[in-house]
Amino acid sequence: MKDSVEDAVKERAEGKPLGKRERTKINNREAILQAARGVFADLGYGATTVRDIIRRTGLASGTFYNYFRSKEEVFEALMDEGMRRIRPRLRAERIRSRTFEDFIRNALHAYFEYLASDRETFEVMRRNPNTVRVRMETAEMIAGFEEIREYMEEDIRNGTLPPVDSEYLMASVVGLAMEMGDRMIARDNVDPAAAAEFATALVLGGFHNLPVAGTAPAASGANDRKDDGK
Amino acid sequence: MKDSVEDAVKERAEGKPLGKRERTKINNREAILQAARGVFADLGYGATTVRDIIRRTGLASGTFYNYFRSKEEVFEALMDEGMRRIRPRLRAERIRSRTFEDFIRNALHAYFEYLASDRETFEVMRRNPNTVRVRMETAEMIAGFEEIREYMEEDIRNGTLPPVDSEYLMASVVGLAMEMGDRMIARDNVDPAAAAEFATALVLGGFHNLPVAGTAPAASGANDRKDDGK
DNA sequence: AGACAAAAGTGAATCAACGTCAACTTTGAG
DNA sequence: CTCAAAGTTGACGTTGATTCACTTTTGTCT
Repeated sequence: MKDSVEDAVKERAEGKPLGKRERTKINNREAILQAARGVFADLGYGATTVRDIIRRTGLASGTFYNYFRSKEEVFEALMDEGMRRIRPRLRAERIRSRTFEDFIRNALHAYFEYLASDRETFEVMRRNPNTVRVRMETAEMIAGFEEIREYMEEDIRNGTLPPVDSEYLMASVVGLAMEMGDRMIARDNVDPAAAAEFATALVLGGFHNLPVAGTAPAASGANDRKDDGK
Repeated sequence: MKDSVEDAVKERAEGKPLGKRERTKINNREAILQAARGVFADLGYGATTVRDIIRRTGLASGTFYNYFRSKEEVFEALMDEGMRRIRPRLRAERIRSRTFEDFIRNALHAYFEYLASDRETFEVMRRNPNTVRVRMETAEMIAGFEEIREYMEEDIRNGTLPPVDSEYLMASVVGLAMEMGDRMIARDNVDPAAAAEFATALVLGGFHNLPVAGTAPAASGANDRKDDGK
């Protein structure tokens, strides 16, 4: 809520003359997200209340609703944020990878590295007093997964990947990576490289033997995102 | 709430003289679970309230709390129920499977078959007006996963599986199966055999190449990946 | 600088759902 | 038939969600 030095710096750096109003808006939003991260981690998604979150920010309860409509929406924003950080990395790996194998290897490395570096954020999803693991399928997430599937489709077209069921393959890799990621994060010493090696070996060892799909669901309008009115 | 004919039948068959009291207790519990299944499917986990559930049963609100302490606990019971149905099948497959490969193949088949048959229950976990997917890590679930890991450990001991990181391997298979299962269920025509083939090929193709525990490929520079030219 | 309108923040008030409990009903044992 | 125990009921006090009239802050125009 206080204009920070960084704001001024950032502002200058970006050449954007942000007004104070916009700056506090950004700051408040960030403060809420940050607080939410902490509360979710402490109490678990189910147990946290909107008030727990705003209490940590020092803002008034009403202010919360200027930024988010519910705790669900905050959570969604957190997930989106994570996905938005990962996607460009995956895209970069995609670009520098010439074959499907390269891509899988590089992408898995990137994913586990990222996870290890942003541990805090992702612990949100599992942590707690007790047991409810929550995953949110945000637009950003769906798009991210879909992008991966697209890459696979491309590789099928250009021949580095046999014509397998790309939805299943994407789901396999994603499911495997996420579940392994959870375990990795829970370990005492997190070793993303080892996790990546493991996952890579499993996926790459097997993909040649996959049943070839005459059956692949033909991604009707693959890319068109449904506008989720929200 | 009404003593059904089946009750009498079951009672006789089992030789258990259930009193009316016990019968209604069972019936009420079942009614609540059944109602919950429906409500969760209709509204999604997040949006449903305890009262939505009991309303469907015709019982009074207070009665709910004689059976469960919260909606979380009902959900947990539903998950447990699913897991309790699957576990014996997996155990059976385990017994009749002589090698790791057999086990994986048979277990995956069993899992996808089951999922297809009990579609309704598992849609609970994903379904809704909107986007929050909830997974619950119940004791039963953890135990089920752990059991799978045990099997893998055994196979390592008896040599049909190299000494890989069994937690990661279990997590991989579980994550892959669950994520694929979600997709399978969402498809228009559910084909568990195809899904099982796919998953089996992927897992079995790759497990020989997995890094052996303790011997994890010594990523000299964990970060730099082999990137042949480019 | 001063005045004003728009934007954003505030917290008391309202509302919805939770979970409890005293009173009531049903069951089963004697 | 009687009675205590088990179980059900729904009204009630709580807690947290959400709204909104009011205040404060900011940016703009003179």
